[in-house]
Amino acid sequence: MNNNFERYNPREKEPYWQKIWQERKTFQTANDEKREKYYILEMFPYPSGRIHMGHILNYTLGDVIARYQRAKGKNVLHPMGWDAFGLPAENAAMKNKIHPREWTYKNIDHMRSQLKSLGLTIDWDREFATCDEDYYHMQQILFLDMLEADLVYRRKSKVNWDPIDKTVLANEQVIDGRAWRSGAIVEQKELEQWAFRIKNFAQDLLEGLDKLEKWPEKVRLMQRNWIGRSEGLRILFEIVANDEIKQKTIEVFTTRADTIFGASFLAISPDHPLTKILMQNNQELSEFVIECKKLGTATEDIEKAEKRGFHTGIEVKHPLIRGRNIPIYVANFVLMDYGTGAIFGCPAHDQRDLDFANKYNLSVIPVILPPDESEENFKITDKAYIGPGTLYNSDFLNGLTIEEAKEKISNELESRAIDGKAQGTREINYRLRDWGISRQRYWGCPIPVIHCDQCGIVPVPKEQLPVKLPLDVTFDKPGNPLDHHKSWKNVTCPDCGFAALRETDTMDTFVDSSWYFARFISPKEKTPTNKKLCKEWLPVDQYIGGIEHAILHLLYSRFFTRAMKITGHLDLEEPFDAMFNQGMVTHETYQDKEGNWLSPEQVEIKTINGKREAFSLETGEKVKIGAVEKISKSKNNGVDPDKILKTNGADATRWFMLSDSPPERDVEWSEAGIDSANRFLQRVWKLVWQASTIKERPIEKVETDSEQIRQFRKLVHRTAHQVSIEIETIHFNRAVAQIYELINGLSKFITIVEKHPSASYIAALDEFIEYLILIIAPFTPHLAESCWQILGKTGLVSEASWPKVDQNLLIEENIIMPVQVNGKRRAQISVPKDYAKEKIEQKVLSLEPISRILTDKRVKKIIIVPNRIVNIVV
RNA sequence: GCAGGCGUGGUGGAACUGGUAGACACACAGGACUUAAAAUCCUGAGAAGGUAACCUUCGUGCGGGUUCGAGUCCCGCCGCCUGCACCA
Repeated sequence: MNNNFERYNPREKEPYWQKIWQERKTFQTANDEKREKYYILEMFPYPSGRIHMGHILNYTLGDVIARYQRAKGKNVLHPMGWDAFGLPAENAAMKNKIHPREWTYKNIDHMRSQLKSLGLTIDWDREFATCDEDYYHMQQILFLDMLEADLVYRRKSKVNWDPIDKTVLANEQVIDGRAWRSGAIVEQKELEQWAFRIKNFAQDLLEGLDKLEKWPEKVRLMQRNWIGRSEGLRILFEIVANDEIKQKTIEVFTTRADTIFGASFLAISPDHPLTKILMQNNQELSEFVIECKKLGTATEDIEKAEKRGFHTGIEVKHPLIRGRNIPIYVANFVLMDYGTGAIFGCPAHDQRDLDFANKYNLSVIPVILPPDESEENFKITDKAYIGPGTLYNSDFLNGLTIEEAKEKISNELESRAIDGKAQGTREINYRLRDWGISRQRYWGCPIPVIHCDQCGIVPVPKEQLPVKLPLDVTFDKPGNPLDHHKSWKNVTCPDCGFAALRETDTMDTFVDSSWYFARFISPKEKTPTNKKLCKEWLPVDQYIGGIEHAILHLLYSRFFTRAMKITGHLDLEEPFDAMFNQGMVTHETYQDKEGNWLSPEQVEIKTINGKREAFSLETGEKVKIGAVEKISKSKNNGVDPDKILKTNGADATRWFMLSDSPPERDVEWSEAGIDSANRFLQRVWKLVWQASTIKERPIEKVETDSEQIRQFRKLVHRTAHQVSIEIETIHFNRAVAQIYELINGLSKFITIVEKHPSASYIAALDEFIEYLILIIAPFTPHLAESCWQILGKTGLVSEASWPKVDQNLLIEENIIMPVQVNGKRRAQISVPKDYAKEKIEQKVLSLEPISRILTDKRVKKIIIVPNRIVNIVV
């Protein structure tokens, strides 16, 4: 140890330790181990080209947990891979004339080296990309097994169609109803497509949520709502005889059968079979339906659009009121995918129905009377009543509650029949739809089937797998390159040997990410999974990723787990035991006079008269400081991770990401914040260096204040204890605050020791500093290794155990209790723990400020919450 | 449109199951060290009022309520964010 202090230099130390970890294979995970397993997984990245701040946050969060669990003695699995199929690679191919494959693997190489510079505890031997032939080969096996188990089927479903480019568009490629490239008004087109039967699992997926106790409540709620179980009644309405149509009845699903007497219209989907029949002889209706389809397929757009209907002129008979006929409308807000694609509208008790009725002058008949209202006074004008109440205007249902009325009307309609068919059938419906996986694109996993005129759909025999993506494709014409590739597409049928066509659709990339967690267990296995090893390693103990995946990705993975159980690839209930959703990384925005967004790098922040102001580095002009927003290209408020890592190093970047903001909330990246992280590193480094030099000084023989040492030891142990809790509950910002308090305390202690370097002080200091380093190691691992080294400890801190906590040191002997008068704090007293109530009472009443306040007041009651608070009520 | 979430000083946030609101950090101000600056260290601080040690009042988006006591629970609003099935 030299005697000249040198600042900590992450640029030199970080690559040094990363190399040592790599050489010693510190983070490689063995499959056969006696120790308890811990599988931590962060959502794998899409290889867009470079990592962004969100990735740094995501992987840092996981790495802290991985390092902590490792220190706790667990056998930790922490793998990394690439969600490598998808649209951006094809966009890049069109724009830059680079093959999607080349683009993707180049991006992966770059991003891998970026991630490595973060010092993560990844077992890189297990890495794979979903576009690796080996991975999609295994996925094709899964697909064929699912096909055999009848978990996959063909169905017609709608796509966004660009009539100019003659190509299918993703929702994000549709902007305000127009195609992003050609500008054409998008149409809906029906195609024969593959779908997974996720709906079969609706009930199981719903019930399974109850057991996922370590998932955020809000995610479970979102999934519950997404699955959308509803109990209702399927009602058969009799169509008033009409020459145009042959069918006699129409089916409607409702959850509000109790409001049947308030029904004033029926609305059917533009995709309803009846609509299609009526369109044949009705030009106007055809135009209306075409108009509806111009909204594209996104549910959001359809529901945001103005509610419109088309009066068909067809009527149905009210099932209970003789002589009352109800008109049928075709309405743009009725979805064919849900229920029967037809609803009855009761305007008085549904806002959307009311808006519709008011627009088309349909009658509004209230049938539910709110508690405290009278029949004469209760009116519905433009606000529907959806609360509780009793039935009226409803014949034999009058006076009943909503629940009773549902029951009675269901019984009634069940007992009636039209043409021998029950008029009412109780039914459970789910909002969840089957998962359409067909994509008319090149860069995805090929669906391994062949279409034969003779034999129909023929699975590609497993020994012929993988169906490889052909490399010789071009992107100069619109549409799916696979569809244009003649030699790839034209094959012989494996069954009959005659000419046949290969399926040219590829799979949704959500399929790839639905089972990668299981592949990490044995990434080189010749079957998709190794069931025995999966049994040992799964479920994932902690999964971490963005909240934007709260519904789809997580639900699909849960579905896959079930599908893989049926097909014999997994024996598992749920894939992810605990889930954590981190927030986004945000940054301030800057805008110049012309309204151009300036990047943080083009701006200098100064403080003028105590106010923060921003100036353009280029022109020197004042720049407006805007809101803190999610880092995005459009607002130009991104910061370059490469630059940040280069100037500050991994540890400071990690530390800043974890400071301040609770990880489930958004993290605001700021230049001031990263400076403070750097300062923290230097403070720790200096503290450790000081401690190591004190050891070399001659020992002074002085009395040591052992009580003082005990107080500091309590701080050290309390911090170790608290930080454990904070890491286990993913409250890293709280852990950071605790660590700051620890180094503030140790700074004080070291000045004491410097004054009087006695043997017992020095021993205590050495003990405390060792704790400090072990505590910070999961957060700033490189710095911790360097500190470990100058202290002359053996081995790596990455391999050391988490510090032992002496429980006796956690007990507080004295408690400071606030004393309130009428709920307002007026004083405080220090009492021993579990001090008798009577004694506290005595003490409190004689307390100076209290007795003064209590003169001329009468004490009504004294509330004493043991070890907490005293409240005097006057 | 539907569903879910969030809102606390100048700023990020802390406050376990209702019990001292503002821990910790940033920014700021003052001081020490320095020829000077940077770095570092020390001190101060929610707001308003009382010259003041000290004290009083107000204060967790807004308006009500429950309670001895509410940032926390309940009801009604406002604002912002996320997802919506072909972006990943």
